[in-house]
Amino acid sequence: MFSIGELSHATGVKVPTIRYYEEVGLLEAEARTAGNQRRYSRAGLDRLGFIRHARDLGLSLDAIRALVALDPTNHDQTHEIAETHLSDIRARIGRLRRLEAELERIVAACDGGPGHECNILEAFGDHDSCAHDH
Amino acid sequence: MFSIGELSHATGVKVPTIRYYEEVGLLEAEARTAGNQRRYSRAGLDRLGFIRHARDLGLSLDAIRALVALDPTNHDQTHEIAETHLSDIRARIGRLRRLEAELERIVAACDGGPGHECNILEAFGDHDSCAHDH
DNA sequence: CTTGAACCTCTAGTCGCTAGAGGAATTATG
DNA sequence: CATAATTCCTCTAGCGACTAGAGGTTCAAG
Repeated sequence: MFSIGELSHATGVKVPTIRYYEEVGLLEAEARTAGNQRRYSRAGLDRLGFIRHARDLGLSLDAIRALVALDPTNHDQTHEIAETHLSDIRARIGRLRRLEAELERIVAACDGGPGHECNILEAFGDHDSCAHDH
Repeated sequence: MFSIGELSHATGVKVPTIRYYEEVGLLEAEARTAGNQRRYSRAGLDRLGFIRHARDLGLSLDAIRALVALDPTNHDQTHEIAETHLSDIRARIGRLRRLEAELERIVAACDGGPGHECNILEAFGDHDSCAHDH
């Protein structure tokens, strides 16, 4: 059996975060010592690793809850969650690329030469000249 | 003079959000009516538009606070904020692209054929086979 | 058996809003 | 000018996903 600190060390998830996951029903300790300290099995450790990785992939705790509750033979549902998230990520990438383009425009608005009016602030406020979409 | 609702309508920022911006010191109403309602000048409207646009660009309220407090003749500082944010966005894009690649790998791990074990859940938990970096 | 590290629960704070209660002011219509 | 509809006011509480700290207990090593 592992202590909460060992789980933390093994997965890189901080101790208070592990307790938080328990609070929201994502990961419960299999046992407690006589002195009320949490003890986890290997399965608990693996589950935390899974949660950690899914979090790194940007999934919400809600999505992860759905994932761990899933019947592993249910292909359709699993695919759906993964693909929903994938298209979500693609949308975010697209959005960020538009922001990137606009910030480039803004930075380019000022050449930094001395004795010259800096247009960056103006460009920041100027929605009209931006690409569109937000 | 504009009411808070007019500002909201003109900029697309919701009324409670405008009040929130006042609370955190980003935008104060120039005046109040006898009945205590907020009134804004044209300058207030423009400032809210600026905030809105900067928010859309993904800047934090802290960064915006720094931006509006800036001496407009101070090129260096303005450039620095804009470029810090730009490299920030680029880092986020890079990160999302790696997530995208990994999710593609995960979705591809299962061909969806009947009577076959779905590997998606496994792939989600399997950090070792992912590109690296997170 | 003592020390010190790790653990416990609980509350409150972070960011950027959003929602709702309960009431007052303003504006439009009859 | 009265009433009704709309907008406005303040205040509190909630969201997600943690993080920080207080104050106290238990565990493992020497």
